[in-house]
Amino acid sequence: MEHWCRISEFRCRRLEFRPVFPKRGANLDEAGIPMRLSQYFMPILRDDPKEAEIVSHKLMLRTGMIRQEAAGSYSWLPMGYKVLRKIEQIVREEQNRAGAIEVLMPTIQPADLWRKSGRYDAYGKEMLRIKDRHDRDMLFGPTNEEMITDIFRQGVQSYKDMPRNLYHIQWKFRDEVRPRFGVMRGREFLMKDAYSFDISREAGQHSYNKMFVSYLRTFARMGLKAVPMRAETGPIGGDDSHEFLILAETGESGVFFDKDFFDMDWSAFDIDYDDVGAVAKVVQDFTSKYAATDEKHDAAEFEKRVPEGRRLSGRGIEVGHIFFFGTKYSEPLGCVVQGPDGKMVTVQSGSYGIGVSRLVGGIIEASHDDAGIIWPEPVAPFRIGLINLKAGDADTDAACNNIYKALEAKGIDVLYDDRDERAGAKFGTMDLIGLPWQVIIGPRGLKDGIAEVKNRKTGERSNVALDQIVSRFTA
RNA sequence: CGGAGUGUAGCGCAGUCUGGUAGCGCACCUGCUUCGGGAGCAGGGGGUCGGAGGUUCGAAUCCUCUCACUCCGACCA
Repeated sequence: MEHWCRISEFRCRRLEFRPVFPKRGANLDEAGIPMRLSQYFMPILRDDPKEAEIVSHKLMLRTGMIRQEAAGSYSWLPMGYKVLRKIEQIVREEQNRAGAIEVLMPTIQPADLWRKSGRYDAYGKEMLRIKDRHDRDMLFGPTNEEMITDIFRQGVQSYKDMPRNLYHIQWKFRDEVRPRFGVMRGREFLMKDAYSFDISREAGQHSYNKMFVSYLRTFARMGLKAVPMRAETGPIGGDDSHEFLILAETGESGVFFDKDFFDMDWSAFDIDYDDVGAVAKVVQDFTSKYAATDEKHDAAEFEKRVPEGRRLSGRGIEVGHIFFFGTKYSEPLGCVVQGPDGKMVTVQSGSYGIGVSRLVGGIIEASHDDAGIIWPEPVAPFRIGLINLKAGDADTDAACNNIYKALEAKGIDVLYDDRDERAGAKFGTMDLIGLPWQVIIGPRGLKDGIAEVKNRKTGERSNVALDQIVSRFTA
């Protein structure tokens, strides 16, 4: 139990962590879709549904983000879907920045492809097998190595067309024996998976390193410090592998790591991805310190390398996993290209996953309090919750409408609680859904021309003149 | 897949042992009074009791079968 206390000290610090990157290119998909709560679909529950065991699952159900349709399978209701899409967009932007190219492969795959790789029989009952009307064997894809390798092989025959990294963000299905913890371990889940193809071992390592750095950036932008840990390559195999874990008491893995991770400069990886040395150095910095999941943990080594005062242990949620395969898959699948000397070369490959839907739950696990969710701004469903304390009062309505329209005009995501509810209910709801900022307008402040601005995370409140509200959020 | 449970109104539950045709809290609707941290009073709507079969004059309740979901274990992004 003792290590929990130690971890929780760091939880506070972790939550203060702020994304350090300028937003190059706004989230065009998601920019400012303001909404009046009286017209929204957000079925709030006052009580915890009994099937939910962990806090993120409870909160997602209570805030009407998701609805369970079957074991491990969920509908994403408007607010949950908005968060999911924001996370997805951050992942997409950082993949693109690292030079990966987006594709989209089908959810349903032909079994033949998997028979060729030998995994059709090997994959076991986790693979959902289906037959089409012609009685052909199909499957709902649990992953896409076979398909992407086939795509790459068909499209590339020469070293001149390399390196390439192709990724997609698509729903996967793994028929888990026992799904649990809501979207953290569903059967159907949204995943980003990328696949790199290189001509040499060294080039392949650089591709791996680029993904490593892009993962640090991706999670940092979501307000998370995801600690990279050397991982078992497991049944997927390969030469090199790291998992990225965020700390949470409900994590599925025990983790042991050096406190230094929290003191490192998490902004130092805003670098040129073509600079092989610089990329390698970041990876070096982040892999030189001790960090391991319980599978790989070596107590003796931990004690040898990390002074007692810096040893941290706790539990973690895996949000990303990267593998370098070498020729493990390309060789049996005959994925070869012609090199500059005319000889055929077996491609070096790697694969890189991020659990997009899992991150929604993971972020809540890492960022909440007794009152509800505390969204990090970059993934919040709305940036501001505007509270009308006296809906129906002409002056209050007018003031709120003005602010709402002004924020809307600036493209700011705002959820306007214009319901005819009591103040307490509105505060409770707003705290529960955890929007980063609350703008509170009532007759009391209105007399003096002010609104109250509250920060959900710190609880800090300040009075702001009505005509300063918009500039407060656009500066 | 082994073990343990649970299915009754949108959510949380009682009623089942001991059969007599369904109830409580929250939520929801109407009215009045309230109104800056989940109000009060009055009135009201909503349930094939997971499903099928059986026993019985009569089944939420007893019997048989079945489906779904949850938890513990093994497994996983």
